[in-house]
Amino acid sequence: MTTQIKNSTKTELAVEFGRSMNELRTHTRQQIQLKIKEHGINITFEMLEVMGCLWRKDGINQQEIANLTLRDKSGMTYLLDNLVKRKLVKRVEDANDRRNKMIYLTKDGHELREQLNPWVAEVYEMASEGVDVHNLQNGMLLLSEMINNLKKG
Amino acid sequence: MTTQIKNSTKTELAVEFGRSMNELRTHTRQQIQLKIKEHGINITFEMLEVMGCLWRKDGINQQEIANLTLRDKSGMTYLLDNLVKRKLVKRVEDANDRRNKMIYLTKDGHELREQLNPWVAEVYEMASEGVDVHNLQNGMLLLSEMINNLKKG
DNA sequence: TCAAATTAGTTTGGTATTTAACTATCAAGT
DNA sequence: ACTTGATAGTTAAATACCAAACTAATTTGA
Repeated sequence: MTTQIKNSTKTELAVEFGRSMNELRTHTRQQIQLKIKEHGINITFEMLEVMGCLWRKDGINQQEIANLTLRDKSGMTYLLDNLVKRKLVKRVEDANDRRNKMIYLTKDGHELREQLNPWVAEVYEMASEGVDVHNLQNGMLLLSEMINNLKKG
Repeated sequence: MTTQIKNSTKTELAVEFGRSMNELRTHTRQQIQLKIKEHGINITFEMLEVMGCLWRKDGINQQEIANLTLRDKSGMTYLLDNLVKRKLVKRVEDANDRRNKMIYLTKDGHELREQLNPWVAEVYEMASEGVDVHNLQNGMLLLSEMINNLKKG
């Protein structure tokens, strides 16, 4: 009986936790889109996530980007079409494995990094202002634990 | 100099934290959609979030639901159209304030709750299995702190 | 009392996401 | 070599999301 009550409370807490995560993501997204807009750049939050992958490592295929950004590969086709239109990346067929299309940053794509990175960092700095690093690390552990729980099931 | 390094590390940690949050949400969503599919119910995760609001409190207007689910009100029009089509809710014009359209659960909408709630709870129980309640509570505090930081800015 | 500001909801246009079916290419094992 | 299976990418259809412009109803305040 006691454990039932405890379990239900914990479950409700987990639901609330999910809600708060969503709220934090929404606010982060809004702040970043605000920065993007303030500087008159024609790019979305989602595209920025893709660019972030390429700024870390240029020249990866679409599937890899889909894995890194937790998206379906079919969505990548569309998202990359839009990035190609904006001349921020280019598709190059891989000669070694012709199934792959390697994505490379263009000159504009490289330049955008210098322009955007400071503003994006600002948002995350704002979010974590006054937060103890250890709390953040514990939070990461908590998330990993829960992610692993769901991966098992 | 030292604080700069520390700050940049913390910022990167915050970015990683954001990534992990996204990953957890993706997995949670997938697990719940799996349950929905297993039981052959014609509803999406997003619709379920709306239904969750109504199960807590029946008879609220669209704007209120939009606030609770952290969505734009324009998206609510569309989402509720789909829920009305599925006969899970109904729109009722508010006589007191004719701008409002109050949303009420139908009989089917009420019944769905009994059917779905146990499965949804299962997913969150799975996610929080073996997790210390105090860690979860600390996680909530961390999220609230970060959300408030962004709200200020 | 009446103009101005506010609020709820809709529409539109552009973007994003997922599932499923499909093509093309490569890899492994017989 | 050939079949089988896996992998990368595309397409189509349905759903979802957000911003901006719009309508209709209400509230405010001089």
